[in-house]
Amino acid sequence: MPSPATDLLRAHRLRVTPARRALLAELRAGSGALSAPELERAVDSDRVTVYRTLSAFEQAGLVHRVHDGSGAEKYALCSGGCSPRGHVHQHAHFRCGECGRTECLPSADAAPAVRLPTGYEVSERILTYVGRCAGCVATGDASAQVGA
Amino acid sequence: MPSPATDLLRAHRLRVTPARRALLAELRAGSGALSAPELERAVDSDRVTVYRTLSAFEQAGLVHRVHDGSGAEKYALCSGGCSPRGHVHQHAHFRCGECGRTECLPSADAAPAVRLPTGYEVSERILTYVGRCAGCVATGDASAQVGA
DNA sequence: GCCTTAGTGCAACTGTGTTGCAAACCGTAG
DNA sequence: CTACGGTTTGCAACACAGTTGCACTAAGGC
Repeated sequence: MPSPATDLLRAHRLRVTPARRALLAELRAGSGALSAPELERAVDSDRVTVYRTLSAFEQAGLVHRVHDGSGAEKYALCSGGCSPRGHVHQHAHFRCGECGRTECLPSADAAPAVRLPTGYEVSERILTYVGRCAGCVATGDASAQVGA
Repeated sequence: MPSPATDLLRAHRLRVTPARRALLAELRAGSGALSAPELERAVDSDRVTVYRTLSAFEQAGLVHRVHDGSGAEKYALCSGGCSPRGHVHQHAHFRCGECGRTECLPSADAAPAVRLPTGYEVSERILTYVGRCAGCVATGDASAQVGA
């Protein structure tokens, strides 16, 4: 009886190895987007393996990169509609500036009507909100550290 | 007769030094947002000086950071409304994946109606478009390297 | 012009991400 | 179940962005 991670890997035509199963399990377990260093700490693989595995996952349409404005790239599982031929998510992300966690927001495909200069072509849109998540708002109480 | 850079620095209560004047002139000359390494090459100052100067400028409300999803932070002049007490720009940015240039888009304050989970607080929004600028579209012709 | 404070440069360091190469491993075929 | 070939992995080394500590220098108020 193969684990869900194994199934997912096979479904995406990826080789099943301990490192990949561990990484995928971690991505499935962690809520939200994880950075490569976070994953590296969690799965006991070499840093290089983590990066290369993530690239492979991305190419296979299993995970997508998240630019959350924190400087480090993060990775999250694709929900569906992604394939080796292209990723389709125009959903936004939210990063909590306090706990640092980044999560995907349900896409309301709210493509804003920003007028691009003439002749410009857009291939990707990055929409990230930074603030405080419910948990941090609750513990830190009111607008404690942001305001002043 | 002081240069515009000198005036700007004085207006923001910043000491006028050769390094700062050069950096500011570069930011004014360059169209769009520049990265610290780019500025470093342009102004013949130490890398550290560039970073510290940019931090000072940012605190003074002279420049703002631009997250363009390229990994490196970029900096652009504030257009107005920014002060040491806070930056006010919810405008979007555009990065050309071909020439790498990043520029500010005129803000249409097109805050998309993304529904945040309950209890979340937003303090900043990062909205970046990635694609090809008019210049690169013209020279590279049609959809040359993006499509396939 | 002097003096204090702020800014600069050097060196060294951290953290993220990449590349080359040899050894180990997965999956398929026999 | 064993052998084979192409992947994956790990190590070492590297590249690049950004930061910190400390001594030296320069700006600007007096």
